[in-house]
Amino acid sequence: MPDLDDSAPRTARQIARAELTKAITDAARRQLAEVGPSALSLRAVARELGMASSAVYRYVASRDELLTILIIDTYDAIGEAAEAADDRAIAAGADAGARWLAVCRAVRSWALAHPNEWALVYGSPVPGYQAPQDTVGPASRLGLAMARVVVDAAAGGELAAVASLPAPTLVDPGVLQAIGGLPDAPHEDLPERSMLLWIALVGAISFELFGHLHNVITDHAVGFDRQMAVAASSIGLTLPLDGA
Amino acid sequence: MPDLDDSAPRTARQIARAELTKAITDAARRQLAEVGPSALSLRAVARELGMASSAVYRYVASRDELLTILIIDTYDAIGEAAEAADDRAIAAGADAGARWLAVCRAVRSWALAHPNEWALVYGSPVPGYQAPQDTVGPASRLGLAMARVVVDAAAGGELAAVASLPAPTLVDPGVLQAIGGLPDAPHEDLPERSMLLWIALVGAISFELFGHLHNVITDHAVGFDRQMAVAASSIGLTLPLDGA
DNA sequence: TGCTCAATGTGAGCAGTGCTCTCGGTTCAG
DNA sequence: CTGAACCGAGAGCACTGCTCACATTGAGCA
Repeated sequence: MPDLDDSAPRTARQIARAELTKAITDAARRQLAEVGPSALSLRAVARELGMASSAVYRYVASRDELLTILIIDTYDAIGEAAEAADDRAIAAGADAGARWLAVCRAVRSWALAHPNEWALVYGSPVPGYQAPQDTVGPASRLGLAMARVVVDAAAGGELAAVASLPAPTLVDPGVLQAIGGLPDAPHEDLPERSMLLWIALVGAISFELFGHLHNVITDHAVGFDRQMAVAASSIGLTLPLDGA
Repeated sequence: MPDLDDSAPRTARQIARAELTKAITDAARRQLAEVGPSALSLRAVARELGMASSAVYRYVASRDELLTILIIDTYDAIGEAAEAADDRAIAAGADAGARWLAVCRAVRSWALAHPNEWALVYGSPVPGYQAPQDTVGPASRLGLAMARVVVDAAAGGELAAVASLPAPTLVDPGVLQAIGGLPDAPHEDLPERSMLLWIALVGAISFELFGHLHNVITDHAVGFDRQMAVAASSIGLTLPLDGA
């Protein structure tokens, strides 16, 4: 494995290598979208690119590494979808509730459009697979986007009072630092309560995507909005639902 | 495929068949617990039983069917763990909050003890796999156990008032019937709000099991309790946490 | 009791997988 | 210009799910 961590490829060989690596990941991405994570085949990727299967191993160490690349891509895409939706809401002058609803809907839309990618990151992990450190950055992007809305809402006094949790926070100090410290008003347990929003968002989408809501709820889109509204109410945030 | 749907096996051959079928599923269960759903191999099961791999197909139509059996088993085991915990809490004279906490903890304990089985049912579905109708009964067992606690809490006046959702309920009529109809007090949107408890329970456990809470929360057991408390508060239910 | 046919077990085989290794050919750097 | 690094191809290994022809066994019937 040659290290071409040097930012810009210089020689023709390095350029070809970069291009071929991209072609491989692109083909893998297409195949992931089509057949899902567990059926993603390195040999099929090689076939699609017209090369021998063994040649792919010059560029990708293993199938797991290829999946890791796609995992990182997916986390990034989800995080970007959330950030973009929030940015649009901010530009439209939305309050915290509207921003939050916009983020939730954007993430759900992304998931519905990319079910296999969603399953890759939020479904069961591949056995024996240990997430490398490279994934934690992109993985936290969605959480940070959500935290931004909550922090803004708290700072802007947009959160109604709710009953507090007992005892000090259990949220990791590194996380607290990433979101700008522990808030004092209206609830110092806000980080922990906000985690429920995260769990509810990802959980509701996964439930819908994985079929657990089949025959349980009639209108998935509206039901999703209302689940998010219920979850948001637990941090004192009110969402502007259509029916309201 | 012979149909021996007739309840009791009569002949020696039918007895042997029933026993071998059980041996196969047992071996598959062991292997599932060891290597996870995606690595479950029909050939390895056959090896463990000392028979030719092709012989297994006399008893199980395909690997997918074997997985379906395990899925049903798992749903049942989770539902039973929840029901048993609730029964114990009731026997101990617990109120709705304590019952609910007991159920949550029991399900989490079961999941921690059987991570691969949990991933099989609540992780990403295997591609191209369509859940047969046989799974919906066992699958709803956990939800019904949870509903029992909520319904009892509502009937016993143990739910505090919370802000209501707009518009009528979206919960499937069949589900409403299964839990004994739509309640009128204190919130007629109780079924929908309760769904958040379900999503939060399964979501929090899956997050922990799949590694998404790594470096996010410090004490998983306590953090779980508190997430459940936050979720429960959205239906006006207060959980008896240790720190309170 | 003997016969017949279905149920059962076996091993070979097909098509596919991830991955390794060797063998040439190409390209880059000193 | 030469040696070394890189690259693609193909064969091959061990594994998978699944099928099929064949032999065996057993259960019910005459």
